[in-house]
Amino acid sequence: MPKKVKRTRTANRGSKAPSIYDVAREAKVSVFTVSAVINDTGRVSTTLARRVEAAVRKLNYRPNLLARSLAKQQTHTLGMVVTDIANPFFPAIVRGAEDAAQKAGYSMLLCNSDDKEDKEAVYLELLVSKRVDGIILNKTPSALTVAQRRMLDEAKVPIVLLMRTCPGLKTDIVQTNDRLGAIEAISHLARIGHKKIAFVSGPLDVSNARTRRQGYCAALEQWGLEYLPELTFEGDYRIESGHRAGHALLPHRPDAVLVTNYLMTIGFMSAADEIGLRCPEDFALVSFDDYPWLGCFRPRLTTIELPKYELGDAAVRLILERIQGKRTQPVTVNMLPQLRVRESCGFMLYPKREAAAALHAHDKP
Amino acid sequence: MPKKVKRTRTANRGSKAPSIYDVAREAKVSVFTVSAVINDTGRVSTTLARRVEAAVRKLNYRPNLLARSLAKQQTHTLGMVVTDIANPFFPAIVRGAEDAAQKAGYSMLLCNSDDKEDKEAVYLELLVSKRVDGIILNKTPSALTVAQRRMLDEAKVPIVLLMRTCPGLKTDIVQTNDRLGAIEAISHLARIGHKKIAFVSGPLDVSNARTRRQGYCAALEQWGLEYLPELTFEGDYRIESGHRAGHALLPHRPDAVLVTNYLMTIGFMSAADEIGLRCPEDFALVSFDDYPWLGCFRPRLTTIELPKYELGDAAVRLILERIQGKRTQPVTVNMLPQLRVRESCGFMLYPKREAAAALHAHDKP
DNA sequence: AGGTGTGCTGGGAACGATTACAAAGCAGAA
DNA sequence: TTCTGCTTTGTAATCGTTCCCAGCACACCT
Repeated sequence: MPKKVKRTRTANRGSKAPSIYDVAREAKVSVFTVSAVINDTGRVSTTLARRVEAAVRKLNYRPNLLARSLAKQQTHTLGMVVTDIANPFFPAIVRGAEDAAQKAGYSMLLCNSDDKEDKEAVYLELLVSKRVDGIILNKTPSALTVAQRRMLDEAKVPIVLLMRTCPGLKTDIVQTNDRLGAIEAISHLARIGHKKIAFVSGPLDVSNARTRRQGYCAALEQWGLEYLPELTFEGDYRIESGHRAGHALLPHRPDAVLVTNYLMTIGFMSAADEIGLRCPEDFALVSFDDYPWLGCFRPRLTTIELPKYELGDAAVRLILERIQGKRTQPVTVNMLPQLRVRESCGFMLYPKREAAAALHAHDKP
Repeated sequence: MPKKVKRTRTANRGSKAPSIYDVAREAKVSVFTVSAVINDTGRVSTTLARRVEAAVRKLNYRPNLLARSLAKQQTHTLGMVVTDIANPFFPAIVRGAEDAAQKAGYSMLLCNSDDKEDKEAVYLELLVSKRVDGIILNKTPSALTVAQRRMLDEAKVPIVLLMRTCPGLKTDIVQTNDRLGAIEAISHLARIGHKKIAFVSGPLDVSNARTRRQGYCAALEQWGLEYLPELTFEGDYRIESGHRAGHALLPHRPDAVLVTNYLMTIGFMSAADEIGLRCPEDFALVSFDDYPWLGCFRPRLTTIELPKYELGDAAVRLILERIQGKRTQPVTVNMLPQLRVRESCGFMLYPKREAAAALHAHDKP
């Protein structure tokens, strides 16, 4: 019997949020007109537009972005997967990304993978199911599974890798020039006269850890210094591994050490405390990554500053270019790290004149 | 002529993501059956269930969560508005919140308000339009506008305030017991023998800044110390204001100072550097909020540690209780801060025995 | 045999937008 | 008057789910 119960699609007003149909009824126009007024698409006479606007105000109407996303097939949402927002390396990056996203009308879903493949997999799947328009990914060292490959391909969601490369994934990458960073750090140490330079790397299955290590080796060679395996330590970018590194390396009494991230530096310093060695009196130290508070505590760390905010900003820019279809070829952005000299390398211990002389003497290797 | 073109709603397969209709066709069942299998609701015979599962795998089907959200009227998404994720106070909170959310099947949209009313207003509106299931809000000091009031009421979206109260907003609140924190800090300083204790507050339109200040005043009275206006400074919780505070307060040569957040401490310390005063030799310092790296740089700061991770965790728990309708009365969670004694108060400068004696002498005011 | 559960299945109406397409209104030209 | 062409408005399909409810087969009880 009910051949096709012409559905009214209105008569809502049960204390629920008003829909576009309610507005249309209130303004005595069609939903098309309302939609046209709201999105400023298509021509609508001023009379009707005014009526619509009045109705919108009266009902306190606010378009349901879920429904809009479903209809338009785009969510204006970006997913961002980092290993851990509580790692001080990430907040500024996330902030840079969020600012850029917000400016372009996008919002950001934040995920913490803890560098675990399974958590990452869950989040990736979730983001795809939520139909985000793009994903910024601080990828786990493991390669994508074939299922993930397929999923991402089919979803056609643009991805930009953050500070990490991923074997077999041809996409945009935003990173810092880590080789250069390590070389500058070592060069600085060598220039001041340090010879026995230790090195604490991140996990070597992570691309940037490998690159930093390459920079270390290259710089040693450049300065004619010997590479000694017992002076290197592979950590995992967390505090505890830096602590172990300190206990492993300091007994060899290196002149200096390059620690490749801040968390490991913390661990390293506390190990030094325990052993009773002081920086810069007993050993010099350069750390990757800079923070505003490093200048006001001793030792004032000399660091390789990484442009974190800009990293996040660039990542979102690349994503947006992809979303807007402005570019189809993958691109890699390498940002420049910057040596920030403070006092943890003992520079100030030299009489100024001598230091200047030493500097010239070693100027070009 | 087209009386009612019976819509097929299938025959998709144009390289677009498969829908539930595609799965139904593939498995030769109805969409309801597919839905029932996926959500494990309603009874489906094992035969059919197996057919459905096979089809899901074959097509690599993944439900569209947008559509699901629209139909179910819940998004399984939480909004989190903080002033600035790059402020080291927030990352751990966000992490705590995200962990709890993820565990309960929710994801998190992150927003940075910079403590600006207009940005906050934009985000609030956005979150409501995106139909998030709850909002964690580190509210701007200003009260809600009537329009915002109305919006939030109509949307019936649960809100929990984070570290801030909001005049006229009766909702759940998660915060630390700041009065107690300040009292413990001052008591510690007084116990060691400091008498002239300065204070750097946050912006006094922010509730927690007022509370910390009350704690400061109460503790002074408790210890019979005089309150001197020239020894207090109202900052804004940012580095630069701490720097100004240092230049304003240090010339009065206080014995000690309580700085009520980390960023201002940074500014304060660098001002001290510029003036040529040292901590703890020339002045003692206690700072609100603790970080893992404070133990390995000098001066090792004595702090009032705030349980940041737990704060975020609690906020999400409260939101979830509200979402699940387990509770209707607003509740306030006060978490305990903890004095973490290090060396920035000059304790170590006393010979151990003397210090112990001093401690007993002042034990109860 | 007839009635009544019981267990599954499937049709189709929401959910709240966008938008292709049709229709209506109206002015000016033939 | 009728036709054409333009602008403005309206109708209904669509996006991909959920879920109400009608229907149907089958067995069991009286």
